[in-house]
Parts: sequence; structure tokens; C-alpha cells
Amino acid sequence: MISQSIEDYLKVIYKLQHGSDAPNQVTTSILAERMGVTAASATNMIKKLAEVNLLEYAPYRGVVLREAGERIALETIRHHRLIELYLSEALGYSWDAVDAEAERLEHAISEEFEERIDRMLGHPTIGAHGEPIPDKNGQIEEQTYARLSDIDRGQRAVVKRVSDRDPAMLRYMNDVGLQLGIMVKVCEKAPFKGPITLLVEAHQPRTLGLEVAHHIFVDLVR
Amino acid sequence: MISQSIEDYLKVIYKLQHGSDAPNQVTTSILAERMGVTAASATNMIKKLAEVNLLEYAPYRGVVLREAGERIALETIRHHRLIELYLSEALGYSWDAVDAEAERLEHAISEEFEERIDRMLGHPTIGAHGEPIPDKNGQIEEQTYARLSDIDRGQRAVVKRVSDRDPAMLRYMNDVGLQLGIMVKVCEKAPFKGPITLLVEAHQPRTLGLEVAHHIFVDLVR
DNA sequence: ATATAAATTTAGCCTTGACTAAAATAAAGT
DNA sequence: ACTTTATTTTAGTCAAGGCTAAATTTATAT
Repeated sequence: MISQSIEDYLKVIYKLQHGSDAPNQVTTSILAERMGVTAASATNMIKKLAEVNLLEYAPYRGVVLREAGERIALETIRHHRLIELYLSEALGYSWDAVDAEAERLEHAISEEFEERIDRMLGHPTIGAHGEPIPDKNGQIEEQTYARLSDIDRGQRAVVKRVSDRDPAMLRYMNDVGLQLGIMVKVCEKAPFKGPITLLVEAHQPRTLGLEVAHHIFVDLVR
Repeated sequence: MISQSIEDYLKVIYKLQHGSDAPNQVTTSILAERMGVTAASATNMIKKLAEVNLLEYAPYRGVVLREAGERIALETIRHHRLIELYLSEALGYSWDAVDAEAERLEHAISEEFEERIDRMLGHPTIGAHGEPIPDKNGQIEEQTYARLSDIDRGQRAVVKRVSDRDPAMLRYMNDVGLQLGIMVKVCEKAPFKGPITLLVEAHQPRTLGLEVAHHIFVDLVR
């Protein structure tokens, strides 16, 4: 049986395989860190998942999802992102609160629930933080955006996606006036990996640290 | 920590203590049967719950909830019934599908979720099947309705509540045209515990077995 | 090339919440 | 009152999924 725990492991492995920050090997320790468990626990689970062919496991070398594992991962991610969007659109949740709630709900909803909120939201393909939402068949449109931290001074860009890893950071981005689809302009870039000063549509200019700018994904304008 | 399992046990014990069908002792075997576990498993859990003062336990004699246990039970029931109503009102779920979905969701939602759907529903006090919804402080208005099976021939009554125990039965009731607040009239009552023939507002007369009529609760009219 | 450090796995243990089989207690019938 | 039956509890297992400590393997630095 596919437990909640298994769903979470597969989901995290998928994100590590396809994520923008770590396009490399999914090792035991990285997985353990993201799951909030010890490396020993992760090894145990990995062995179990390999046993039932949800992933390929080369001891000391890391894991790669197999077909069946990826399917479950994508279903879980679909649930998560649909729920996040629903919480945000239908229940008025704020940007930074949807992730924690969806984290638990994603394992509890039925197919019927999934279908109903999907229909209600108009079969969305982009989630609350700009992530692609896999469709019912597990098709997902991987995106490649620039990071705001890499944009040159004077350039303008549209915010397409933000990292949802840290709720405090999301709250801060919200304070600054950022939202999906909004236009921003880089006014200033301090040297030596210094902060960038940003002009957000209809807001005062604000100065952001690179750490934050690194987690904001944009499309250049013109 | 209060596990999902503990919440379920406490909820079921509460319902057994206050339910209309069994206004008596909550014994190990009855509890086990409702929980879908063996009597031995129920004994184990009972001992654990007694240990942490969630209930009073007299071996071989049954259990009674203590204050703290009742509080948790009522919180869980509140979650369950608010979710059921939300599924029905906001997502278009049918009468018979809400219980199963709520059964899992009730353990997964946060206080924020509870508050948001409560507000969205206008702080309801009656659930999707007519059950009272405990308020945030655990206050609940116990109801006493007549059973449709006990109503005399010729009498009219308003459907106030239906049992949600059997989805198939709910589906059947729905087919017959029953819903909360609808007026019905007992046309015929066959002798020797025979079926009753019912006229439901704007429907053809239908003949119902006593088993079903026993699970329909009404207020007499006039 | 080898010694040290870092990452990974193994071994063994714990808790939760089920289960079965056997023992103990309570209830019922003659 | 005593025997039979039904209910309940006890004792001992099991699977999941964590953990720590020790052993092993891989990577790194002289």
C-alpha cells in the first residue's frame, strides 16, 4: 500500500531530480535533509521503495525514480498544487499559508475531490506560486525562468514563479508587493554580490538581498 | 500526542454515549465493532486513553469520556460536520459521498481551515444530514426527534435528520426524494412491522421498509 | 598511495496500533 | 448453585517508520 510517507518521499525525490536548485544526483543525505529524517531512515525507505520498483537504487550512489514512482510523485504534486491554488482562490488563504495546509490535505483527498476543485478552478496549469500543475495523465510542462538575482541593472521582467520553501520569505515578498504576473525593474545592483534595488509596479523602490532575489523567477521583458 | 486514531476512538465513543440508537453503556465490543477492529485492539487503546485521563475505564464494564476526551471528540465532530456541509454546499457533493471524504479530511485540516469554511458557511449549527454542529467551545445542541417508523398513519412531518451510517441507504433516501426540511405524509402503514407508504412533497407515493424509516428523523406537523 | 574525513549503510531498538490465541471474568440457563 | 456461554483482558507478534551507534564505503588531501 502507498502510505502517506511513501508519497512524500517520492514527491521530494521528484522535486530534487527536476528542481532548479539541484539538477544533479539525489543522494541519501540530501533526501534525508529535505524529508527531515536521519540518513539511516532515508536509506531504509529507499531500500523499501527499490524493493517494489518505485525507484532505482545504487547503494552509495543515490536514487532515480522509475516510471511507477514518478507517476505517484506527479499525482501527489498535482494534489498539492491544486489544493494550494484552491485554498488561495476559493478560501482566501495567503501566499505563505497554503503550502503547510496542502502538505497534509494532499494525502487525504479523493479523486472526486481532486476533480471537483480542478473543474471549479477551470483546469488550471499554473499553481499559486507559479509552479506547473501536472495534468491527470502526469504530463507536466517544465519551465525555465531566469532568477531575479541574475537580471542586469535597468532591465524589466515579469514575475513568473517564486520558491515556496520558506513561508517567512513568501511573507516578505508579499510585503514588497510581489505577485505573479507583476512587472518589476532592477534599478540598482550593488557590487560584490550586494543587494539589488527593485521597482515593483505601483510601489516604492525596495532593496532586496540576493538570497531573496535568487528565489524569484522571472521572464525578461523585451 | 493526539493521533488520528485517538481522535477516531474518542469521536466514536462520544457518538455511542449520545447516539439515539444506543443510549447505554459503551462496551469494548460495541466500540470495537464501530471502529472496525478486534476487541483486543480496542482494549489496548482504551487502556492507553484511560492512562492519559481522556476517559474513565472500569475493566469489563466499559468506558465514559472525561472532560478532556469529550473536548477532543467534539472538536473532531465539529471538523467532520463542517467539512461535510462544505463539501455539499461549496463543492456539490451528494448526500452519500460527504461522510467518507470528511472522515479523512477531519484529521488533516488546520484551525485556519476550520475557521474559514465556518465563516464561509455562515457559522452553521446544522450539518448536511441534520446533525447539530458543536460550536468552537464544544457547545452542542442535542436534538430529540421522532423516527419516521414511529409516526402514525395519516400524520405529516418534516424531515429533520437522517442517519449517515450507510451511504447506500442515503442514496436510496435521495432517490425517494427525501431531503432536509421536506414535508412528508404517512399514507399507509402495513401491519406486523410492515412497510410504510410515504408521500413526499412533489413526488409519487413510495413504500419504504421499516429499516429505512427507522433512520429518518422528523418533527410532527400540527 | 595512503591517511583522514565525509557520506552511507547496517544492526539493533523504540513506538504505534493492529492481530491471534489463551486466560480470566461476567452473564445466563437449568 | 453451578455449569455453560459470551465478553473482555492478557500475552505475545507483526509491520511501519522513525532513531542511535557502529561499521563500511567513497572522497579528499597530503
